Amino acid sequence: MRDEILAYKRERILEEAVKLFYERGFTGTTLDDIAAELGVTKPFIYTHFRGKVELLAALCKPTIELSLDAVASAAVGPGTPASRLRAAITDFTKIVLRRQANIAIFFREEKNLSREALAEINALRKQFDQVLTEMLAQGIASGDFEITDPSVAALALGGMISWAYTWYRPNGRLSLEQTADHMADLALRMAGAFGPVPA
Amino acid sequence: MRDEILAYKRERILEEAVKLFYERGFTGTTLDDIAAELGVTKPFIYTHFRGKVELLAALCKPTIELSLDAVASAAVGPGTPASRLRAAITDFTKIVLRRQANIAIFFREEKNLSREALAEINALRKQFDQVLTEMLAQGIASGDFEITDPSVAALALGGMISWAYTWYRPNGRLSLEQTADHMADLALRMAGAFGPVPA
DNA sequence: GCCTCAGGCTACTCGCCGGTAGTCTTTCAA
DNA sequence: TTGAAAGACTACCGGCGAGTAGCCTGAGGC
Repeated sequence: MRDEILAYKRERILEEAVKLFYERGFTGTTLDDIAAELGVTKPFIYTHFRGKVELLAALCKPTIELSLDAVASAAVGPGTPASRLRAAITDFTKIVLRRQANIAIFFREEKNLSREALAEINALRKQFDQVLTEMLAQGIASGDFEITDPSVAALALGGMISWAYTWYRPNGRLSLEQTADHMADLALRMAGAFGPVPA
Repeated sequence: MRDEILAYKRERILEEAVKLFYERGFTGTTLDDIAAELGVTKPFIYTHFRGKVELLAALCKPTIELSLDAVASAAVGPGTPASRLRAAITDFTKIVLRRQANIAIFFREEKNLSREALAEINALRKQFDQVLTEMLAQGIASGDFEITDPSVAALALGGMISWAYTWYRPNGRLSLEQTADHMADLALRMAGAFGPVPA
Protein backbone atom coordinates (compact mmCIF):
# COMPACT_ATOMS: atom_id res chain seq x y z
CA MET A 1 0.00 0.00 0.00
CA ARG A 2 2.71 2.48 0.97
CA ASP A 3 4.73 1.46 -2.02
CA GLU A 4 1.77 1.88 -4.30
CA ILE A 5 1.25 5.42 -3.10
CA LEU A 6 4.93 6.14 -3.61
CA ALA A 7 4.74 4.75 -7.13
CA TYR A 8 1.61 6.76 -7.82
CA LYS A 9 3.30 9.98 -6.72
CA ARG A 10 6.24 9.22 -8.99
CA GLU A 11 3.87 8.63 -11.87
CA ARG A 12 2.04 11.90 -11.32
CA ILE A 13 5.28 13.84 -11.23
CA LEU A 14 6.43 12.23 -14.47
CA GLU A 15 3.08 12.85 -16.08
CA GLU A 16 3.20 16.55 -15.37
CA ALA A 17 6.87 16.74 -16.31
CA VAL A 18 6.13 15.17 -19.70
CA LYS A 19 3.37 17.66 -20.33
CA LEU A 20 5.49 20.70 -19.46
CA PHE A 21 8.74 19.53 -21.08
CA TYR A 22 6.75 18.83 -24.24
CA GLU A 23 5.08 22.23 -24.26
CA ARG A 24 7.95 24.42 -23.07
CA GLY A 25 11.09 22.35 -23.47
CA PHE A 26 13.37 20.98 -20.79
CA THR A 27 15.25 24.17 -20.00
CA GLY A 28 12.09 26.21 -20.45
CA THR A 29 10.46 24.33 -17.59
CA THR A 30 11.45 24.84 -13.97
CA LEU A 31 10.97 22.34 -11.21
CA ASP A 32 8.84 24.99 -9.53
CA ASP A 33 6.57 24.93 -12.60
CA ILE A 34 6.12 21.19 -12.31
CA ALA A 35 5.54 21.40 -8.56
CA ALA A 36 3.00 24.20 -9.01
CA GLU A 37 1.10 22.17 -11.60
CA LEU A 38 0.89 19.34 -9.07
CA GLY A 39 -0.07 21.64 -6.22
CA VAL A 40 3.09 20.82 -4.26
CA THR A 41 6.51 22.41 -3.83
CA LYS A 42 9.92 21.71 -5.29
CA PRO A 43 11.39 19.70 -2.39
CA PHE A 44 8.54 17.25 -2.87
CA ILE A 45 10.00 16.33 -6.24
CA TYR A 46 13.41 15.82 -4.66
CA THR A 47 12.01 13.13 -2.36
CA HIS A 48 11.16 11.10 -5.48
CA PHE A 49 13.94 11.99 -7.93
CA ARG A 50 17.58 12.92 -7.54
CA GLY A 51 17.20 15.96 -9.77
CA LYS A 52 15.88 17.42 -12.96
CA VAL A 53 18.11 15.33 -15.21
CA GLU A 54 16.99 12.08 -13.61
CA LEU A 55 13.41 13.13 -14.28
CA LEU A 56 14.31 13.44 -17.95
CA ALA A 57 15.86 9.99 -18.11
CA ALA A 58 12.88 8.47 -16.33
CA LEU A 59 10.66 9.89 -19.07
CA CYS A 60 12.71 8.75 -21.99
CA LYS A 61 14.10 5.33 -21.26
CA PRO A 62 10.87 3.33 -20.75
CA THR A 63 9.47 4.66 -24.00
CA ILE A 64 12.51 3.56 -25.97
CA GLU A 65 12.36 0.19 -24.23
CA LEU A 66 8.74 -0.15 -25.25
CA SER A 67 9.63 0.55 -28.87
CA LEU A 68 12.35 -2.04 -28.88
CA ASP A 69 10.07 -4.61 -27.24
CA ALA A 70 7.42 -4.03 -29.88
CA VAL A 71 9.65 -4.76 -32.85
CA ALA A 72 11.55 -7.50 -31.05
CA SER A 73 8.29 -9.32 -30.25
CA ALA A 74 7.01 -8.94 -33.78
CA ALA A 75 10.33 -10.22 -35.15
CA VAL A 76 9.93 -13.58 -33.42
CA GLY A 77 6.18 -13.78 -33.91
CA PRO A 78 4.27 -16.11 -36.24
CA GLY A 79 3.56 -15.53 -39.90
CA THR A 80 5.42 -14.57 -43.02
CA PRO A 81 8.17 -11.96 -43.13
CA ALA A 82 5.61 -9.54 -44.55
CA SER A 83 3.08 -10.12 -41.81
CA ARG A 84 5.77 -9.84 -39.16
CA LEU A 85 6.98 -6.58 -40.64
CA ARG A 86 3.42 -5.29 -40.71
CA ALA A 87 2.98 -6.18 -37.05
CA ALA A 88 6.27 -4.54 -36.13
CA ILE A 89 5.43 -1.34 -37.96
CA THR A 90 1.87 -0.98 -36.69
CA ASP A 91 2.88 -1.72 -33.10
CA PHE A 92 5.81 0.65 -33.23
CA THR A 93 3.76 3.40 -34.84
CA LYS A 94 1.13 3.09 -32.13
CA ILE A 95 3.77 3.47 -29.43
CA VAL A 96 5.23 6.53 -31.12
CA LEU A 97 1.79 8.12 -31.37
CA ARG A 98 0.59 7.18 -27.90
CA ARG A 99 3.85 8.33 -26.37
CA GLN A 100 4.26 11.23 -28.75
CA ALA A 101 5.34 13.64 -26.02
CA ASN A 102 7.92 11.28 -24.54
CA ILE A 103 9.40 10.55 -27.95
CA ALA A 104 9.54 14.23 -28.82
CA ILE A 105 11.23 15.05 -25.53
CA PHE A 106 13.83 12.37 -25.99
CA PHE A 107 14.87 13.49 -29.45
CA ARG A 108 14.86 17.16 -28.52
CA GLU A 109 16.56 16.90 -25.16
CA GLU A 110 19.12 14.21 -25.83
CA LYS A 111 21.88 16.69 -25.01
CA ASN A 112 20.48 17.20 -21.52
CA LEU A 113 20.65 13.53 -20.53
CA SER A 114 23.46 12.28 -18.34
CA ARG A 115 26.25 10.49 -20.15
CA GLU A 116 25.21 7.17 -18.60
CA ALA A 117 21.51 7.44 -19.33
CA LEU A 118 22.26 8.42 -22.92
CA ALA A 119 24.60 5.48 -23.34
CA GLU A 120 21.93 3.08 -22.07
CA ILE A 121 19.29 4.49 -24.36
CA ASN A 122 21.60 4.53 -27.36
CA ALA A 123 22.35 0.87 -26.78
CA LEU A 124 18.60 0.20 -26.99
CA ARG A 125 18.32 2.23 -30.18
CA LYS A 126 21.16 0.31 -31.72
CA GLN A 127 19.40 -2.94 -30.90
CA PHE A 128 16.22 -1.55 -32.38
CA ASP A 129 17.95 -0.88 -35.69
CA GLN A 130 19.59 -4.29 -35.64
CA VAL A 131 16.32 -6.12 -35.05
CA LEU A 132 14.65 -4.23 -37.86
CA THR A 133 17.60 -4.81 -40.18
CA GLU A 134 17.53 -8.52 -39.37
CA MET A 135 13.77 -8.70 -40.09
CA LEU A 136 14.38 -7.17 -43.49
CA ALA A 137 17.38 -9.44 -44.16
CA GLN A 138 15.26 -12.52 -43.43
CA GLY A 139 12.63 -11.33 -45.85
CA ILE A 140 15.28 -10.84 -48.50
CA ALA A 141 16.71 -14.30 -47.88
CA SER A 142 13.29 -15.91 -48.18
CA GLY A 143 12.55 -13.97 -51.33
CA ASP A 144 9.66 -12.07 -49.78
CA PHE A 145 11.38 -8.67 -49.83
CA GLU A 146 13.51 -6.95 -52.37
CA ILE A 147 15.86 -4.45 -50.79
CA THR A 148 19.31 -3.32 -51.85
CA ASP A 149 20.62 -2.34 -48.43
CA PRO A 150 18.69 -3.58 -45.41
CA SER A 151 20.55 -1.37 -42.93
CA VAL A 152 19.68 1.79 -44.79
CA ALA A 153 16.13 0.59 -45.31
CA ALA A 154 15.80 -0.05 -41.57
CA LEU A 155 16.99 3.46 -40.80
CA ALA A 156 14.62 4.88 -43.38
CA LEU A 157 11.71 2.89 -41.96
CA GLY A 158 12.57 3.85 -38.40
CA GLY A 159 12.78 7.47 -39.41
CA MET A 160 9.55 7.48 -41.35
CA ILE A 161 7.71 6.24 -38.26
CA SER A 162 9.58 8.13 -35.56
CA TRP A 163 9.05 11.34 -37.47
CA ALA A 164 5.31 11.01 -36.93
CA TYR A 165 5.85 12.60 -33.52
CA THR A 166 6.33 15.89 -35.35
CA TRP A 167 3.10 15.90 -37.32
CA TYR A 168 0.53 13.58 -35.76
CA ARG A 169 -2.36 15.34 -34.04
CA PRO A 170 -4.53 13.22 -31.72
CA ASN A 171 -7.75 14.78 -33.00
CA GLY A 172 -6.68 15.18 -36.59
CA ARG A 173 -8.04 13.71 -39.80
CA LEU A 174 -6.59 10.26 -39.21
CA SER A 175 -7.06 8.10 -36.15
CA LEU A 176 -4.12 6.44 -34.49
CA GLU A 177 -5.05 3.08 -36.01
CA GLN A 178 -5.52 4.49 -39.49
CA THR A 179 -2.16 6.18 -39.30
CA ALA A 180 -0.51 2.97 -38.17
CA ASP A 181 -2.11 1.07 -41.07
CA HIS A 182 -0.95 3.67 -43.57
CA MET A 183 2.57 3.42 -42.25
CA ALA A 184 2.53 -0.35 -42.52
CA ASP A 185 1.33 -0.15 -46.13
CA LEU A 186 4.08 2.28 -47.01
CA ALA A 187 6.66 0.18 -45.18
CA LEU A 188 5.73 -3.04 -46.97
CA ARG A 189 5.83 -1.29 -50.28
CA MET A 190 9.24 0.14 -49.44
CA ALA A 191 10.42 -3.39 -48.64
CA GLY A 192 9.27 -4.54 -52.06
CA ALA A 193 6.88 -6.97 -50.41
CA PHE A 194 4.53 -7.00 -53.37
CA GLY A 195 6.67 -8.87 -55.82
CA PRO A 196 9.63 -7.96 -57.98
CA VAL A 197 9.93 -4.53 -59.49
CA PRO A 198 9.45 -4.51 -63.26
CA ALA A 199 12.40 -3.23 -65.29
CA MET B 1 34.66 45.68 -49.09
CA ARG B 2 33.50 46.82 -45.66
CA ASP B 3 30.24 45.02 -46.18
CA GLU B 4 32.06 41.89 -47.24
CA ILE B 5 34.09 41.89 -44.06
CA LEU B 6 30.96 42.43 -42.02
CA ALA B 7 29.28 39.55 -43.80
CA TYR B 8 32.33 37.37 -43.29
CA LYS B 9 32.36 38.07 -39.55
CA ARG B 10 28.68 37.16 -39.36
CA GLU B 11 29.38 33.93 -41.20
CA ARG B 12 32.21 32.98 -38.89
CA ILE B 13 30.08 33.59 -35.82
CA LEU B 14 27.31 31.46 -37.26
CA GLU B 15 29.73 28.73 -38.23
CA GLU B 16 31.09 28.44 -34.72
CA ALA B 17 27.62 28.70 -33.22
CA VAL B 18 26.40 25.82 -35.38
CA LYS B 19 29.30 23.68 -34.29
CA LEU B 20 28.79 24.33 -30.59
CA PHE B 21 24.98 24.23 -30.57
CA TYR B 22 25.21 20.93 -32.42
CA GLU B 23 27.69 19.44 -29.97
CA ARG B 24 26.40 20.84 -26.70
CA GLY B 25 22.88 22.05 -27.39
CA PHE B 26 21.57 25.61 -27.39
CA THR B 27 21.30 26.07 -23.63
CA GLY B 28 24.46 24.08 -23.10
CA THR B 29 26.42 26.66 -25.07
CA THR B 30 27.18 30.13 -23.74
CA LEU B 31 27.93 33.17 -25.83
CA ASP B 32 31.27 33.28 -24.05
CA ASP B 33 31.97 29.78 -25.42
CA ILE B 34 31.29 30.91 -28.96
CA ALA B 35 33.34 34.06 -28.50
CA ALA B 36 36.24 32.08 -27.02
CA GLU B 37 36.19 29.67 -29.95
CA LEU B 38 36.48 32.65 -32.29
CA GLY B 39 39.18 34.31 -30.21
CA VAL B 40 37.01 37.33 -29.46
CA THR B 41 34.73 38.41 -26.61
CA LYS B 42 31.00 38.38 -26.07
CA PRO B 43 30.26 42.03 -26.96
CA PHE B 44 31.71 41.31 -30.39
CA ILE B 45 28.83 38.99 -31.07
CA TYR B 46 26.36 41.65 -29.99
CA THR B 47 27.64 43.99 -32.69
CA HIS B 48 26.44 41.44 -35.26
CA PHE B 49 23.38 39.87 -33.66
CA ARG B 50 20.68 41.15 -31.33
CA GLY B 51 21.12 38.20 -29.00
CA LYS B 52 21.43 34.47 -28.61
CA VAL B 53 17.95 33.73 -29.91
CA GLU B 54 18.53 35.69 -33.11
CA LEU B 55 21.66 33.64 -33.66
CA LEU B 56 19.52 30.52 -33.48
CA ALA B 57 17.01 31.80 -36.02
CA ALA B 58 19.81 32.87 -38.37
CA LEU B 59 21.07 29.29 -38.30
CA CYS B 60 17.78 27.60 -38.92
CA LYS B 61 15.79 29.65 -41.38
CA PRO B 62 18.13 29.60 -44.41
CA THR B 63 18.46 25.83 -44.17
CA ILE B 64 14.71 25.33 -44.23
CA GLU B 65 14.44 27.76 -47.13
CA LEU B 66 17.04 25.77 -49.01
CA SER B 67 15.05 22.58 -48.48
CA LEU B 68 11.88 24.16 -49.75
CA ASP B 69 13.68 25.59 -52.77
CA ALA B 70 15.09 22.19 -53.65
CA VAL B 71 11.75 20.40 -53.81
CA ALA B 72 9.96 23.39 -55.32
CA SER B 73 12.49 23.56 -58.17
CA ALA B 74 12.31 19.84 -58.78
CA ALA B 75 8.50 20.00 -58.79
CA VAL B 76 8.45 22.35 -61.79
CA GLY B 77 11.41 20.74 -63.51
CA PRO B 78 11.38 18.64 -66.68
CA GLY B 79 10.73 14.92 -66.92
CA THR B 80 8.20 12.42 -65.71
CA PRO B 81 6.61 12.51 -62.25
CA ALA B 82 9.02 9.75 -61.26
CA SER B 83 12.12 11.59 -62.44
CA ARG B 84 10.93 14.79 -60.79
CA LEU B 85 10.36 12.96 -57.52
CA ARG B 86 13.78 11.41 -57.78
CA ALA B 87 15.35 14.82 -58.30
CA ALA B 88 13.42 16.28 -55.38
CA ILE B 89 14.43 13.48 -53.03
CA THR B 90 18.11 13.40 -53.96
CA ASP B 91 18.44 17.19 -53.78
CA PHE B 92 16.62 17.36 -50.48
CA THR B 93 18.63 14.51 -49.00
CA LYS B 94 21.88 16.21 -49.98
CA ILE B 95 20.80 19.40 -48.25
CA VAL B 96 19.85 17.50 -45.10
CA LEU B 97 23.21 15.75 -45.04
CA ARG B 98 25.32 18.77 -45.92
CA ARG B 99 23.49 20.88 -43.38
CA GLN B 100 23.11 18.09 -40.89
CA ALA B 101 24.05 20.26 -37.92
CA ASN B 102 21.68 23.07 -38.84
CA ILE B 103 18.81 20.64 -39.38
CA ALA B 104 19.51 18.91 -36.09
CA ILE B 105 19.64 22.20 -34.23
CA PHE B 106 16.36 23.36 -35.70
CA PHE B 107 14.44 20.27 -34.72
CA ARG B 108 15.99 20.11 -31.27
CA GLU B 109 15.80 23.76 -30.39
CA GLU B 110 12.46 24.73 -31.91
CA LYS B 111 11.22 25.68 -28.46
CA ASN B 112 13.97 28.27 -28.10
CA LEU B 113 13.06 30.20 -31.23
CA SER B 114 11.12 33.42 -30.98
CA ARG B 115 7.42 33.17 -31.73
CA GLU B 116 7.88 35.15 -34.96
CA ALA B 117 10.87 33.20 -36.28
CA LEU B 118 9.10 29.93 -35.54
CA ALA B 119 5.97 31.10 -37.35
CA GLU B 120 8.01 32.03 -40.43
CA ILE B 121 9.81 28.71 -40.48
CA ASN B 122 6.65 26.73 -39.91
CA ALA B 123 5.06 28.49 -42.87
CA LEU B 124 7.97 27.26 -44.98
CA ARG B 125 7.60 23.74 -43.67
CA LYS B 126 3.92 23.77 -44.48
CA GLN B 127 4.73 24.82 -48.03
CA PHE B 128 7.31 22.07 -48.24
CA ASP B 129 4.72 19.45 -47.35
CA GLN B 130 2.25 20.94 -49.80
CA VAL B 131 4.72 20.91 -52.68
CA LEU B 132 5.63 17.30 -51.98
CA THR B 133 1.98 16.31 -51.64
CA GLU B 134 1.19 18.02 -54.93
CA MET B 135 4.04 16.20 -56.68
CA LEU B 136 2.66 12.90 -55.49
CA ALA B 137 -0.89 13.86 -56.43
CA GLN B 138 0.22 14.67 -59.98
CA GLY B 139 1.91 11.31 -60.25
CA ILE B 140 -1.27 9.62 -59.10
CA ALA B 141 -3.36 11.57 -61.60
CA SER B 142 -1.05 10.64 -64.45
CA GLY B 143 -1.07 6.99 -63.40
CA ASP B 144 2.65 6.98 -62.60
CA PHE B 145 2.25 6.58 -58.87
CA GLU B 146 -0.03 4.50 -56.77
CA ILE B 147 -0.64 6.01 -53.36
CA THR B 148 -3.67 5.86 -51.11
CA ASP B 149 -3.13 9.10 -49.25
CA PRO B 150 -0.64 11.55 -50.78
CA SER B 151 -0.56 13.81 -47.69
CA VAL B 152 0.46 10.99 -45.42
CA ALA B 153 2.92 9.70 -47.98
CA ALA B 154 4.48 13.17 -48.23
CA LEU B 155 4.90 13.31 -44.46
CA ALA B 156 6.36 9.82 -44.44
CA LEU B 157 8.80 10.73 -47.21
CA GLY B 158 9.78 13.98 -45.56
CA GLY B 159 10.35 12.14 -42.31
CA MET B 160 12.36 9.35 -43.85
CA ILE B 161 14.78 11.90 -45.30
CA SER B 162 14.85 14.44 -42.48
CA TRP B 163 15.59 11.66 -40.04
CA ALA B 164 18.89 11.06 -41.74
CA TYR B 165 20.29 13.89 -39.65
CA THR B 166 20.20 11.49 -36.70
CA TRP B 167 22.22 8.67 -38.24
CA TYR B 168 24.29 9.89 -41.15
CA ARG B 169 28.03 10.06 -40.48
CA PRO B 170 30.13 12.03 -42.96
CA ASN B 171 32.89 9.44 -42.99
CA GLY B 172 30.67 6.41 -42.67
CA ARG B 173 30.09 3.46 -44.96
CA LEU B 174 27.98 5.37 -47.45
CA SER B 175 28.91 8.58 -49.20
CA LEU B 176 26.52 11.48 -49.32
CA GLU B 177 25.63 10.70 -52.94
CA GLN B 178 25.10 7.02 -52.30
CA THR B 179 22.82 7.80 -49.40
CA ALA B 180 20.83 10.23 -51.53
CA ASP B 181 20.44 7.59 -54.25
CA HIS B 182 19.28 4.98 -51.76
CA MET B 183 16.72 7.39 -50.41
CA ALA B 184 15.43 8.15 -53.89
CA ASP B 185 15.09 4.44 -54.65
CA LEU B 186 13.15 3.84 -51.47
CA ALA B 187 11.00 6.90 -52.10
CA LEU B 188 10.05 5.84 -55.63
CA ARG B 189 9.20 2.41 -54.43
CA MET B 190 7.07 3.88 -51.67
CA ALA B 191 5.24 5.92 -54.28
CA GLY B 192 4.50 2.77 -56.23
CA ALA B 193 6.43 4.15 -59.17
CA PHE B 194 7.26 0.69 -60.52
CA GLY B 195 3.87 -0.35 -61.68
CA PRO B 196 0.74 -1.59 -59.95
CA VAL B 197 0.95 -3.76 -56.90
CA PRO B 198 -0.16 -7.35 -57.55
CA ALA B 199 -3.10 -8.55 -55.48
C1' DG C 1 -1.60 13.46 26.76
C1' DC C 2 2.95 12.76 24.98
C1' DC C 3 6.53 11.11 21.89
C1' DT C 4 8.14 10.06 17.41
C1' DC C 5 8.75 10.29 12.87
C1' DA C 6 7.43 10.74 8.15
C1' DG C 7 6.48 13.79 4.85
C1' DG C 8 6.20 18.22 3.18
C1' DC C 9 7.13 23.18 3.33
C1' DT C 10 9.57 27.78 4.04
C1' DA C 11 13.27 30.15 3.17
C1' DC C 12 17.34 30.35 1.76
C1' DT C 13 22.19 29.98 -1.10
C1' DC C 14 25.06 30.16 -4.92
C1' DG C 15 26.72 29.86 -9.47
C1' DC C 16 25.81 30.84 -14.02
C1' DC C 17 25.04 33.50 -18.02
C1' DG C 18 22.59 36.86 -21.08
C1' DG C 19 22.95 41.32 -21.67
C1' DT C 20 25.11 46.26 -21.11
C1' DA C 21 27.71 50.62 -19.81
C1' DG C 22 31.54 52.73 -20.50
C1' DT C 23 36.57 52.71 -21.79
C1' DC C 24 40.52 52.03 -24.67
C1' DT C 25 42.80 51.69 -29.09
C1' DT C 26 43.55 52.20 -33.73
C1' DT C 27 42.87 54.31 -37.98
C1' DC C 28 42.09 57.81 -41.12
C1' DA C 29 40.83 62.43 -42.83
C1' DA C 30 41.81 67.19 -42.75
C1' DT D 1 49.09 66.64 -35.40
C1' DT D 2 44.77 66.38 -33.95
C1' DG D 3 39.87 65.19 -33.87
C1' DA D 4 36.58 61.82 -34.38
C1' DA D 5 34.54 57.70 -34.88
C1' DA D 6 34.57 52.74 -35.47
C1' DG D 7 35.27 48.68 -33.30
C1' DA D 8 36.47 45.79 -29.76
C1' DC D 9 37.36 44.92 -24.81
C1' DT D 10 36.98 45.12 -19.55
C1' DA D 11 34.13 44.92 -16.02
C1' DC D 12 29.98 44.73 -14.34
C1' DC D 13 24.74 43.77 -13.22
C1' DG D 14 20.70 41.29 -12.24
C1' DG D 15 17.72 37.60 -12.55
C1' DC D 16 16.83 33.07 -12.51
C1' DG D 17 16.55 28.49 -11.07
C1' DA D 18 18.68 24.08 -9.31
C1' DG D 19 19.46 22.31 -5.25
C1' DT D 20 19.42 22.24 0.24
C1' DA D 21 19.08 23.03 5.45
C1' DG D 22 16.22 23.03 8.75
C1' DC D 23 11.46 23.65 10.60
C1' DC D 24 6.63 22.43 11.14
C1' DT D 25 2.57 19.64 11.34
C1' DG D 26 -0.31 15.88 11.82
C1' DA D 27 -1.05 10.99 12.48
C1' DG D 28 -0.43 6.95 15.06
C1' DG D 29 1.42 4.22 18.94
C1' DC D 30 1.81 3.83 23.93
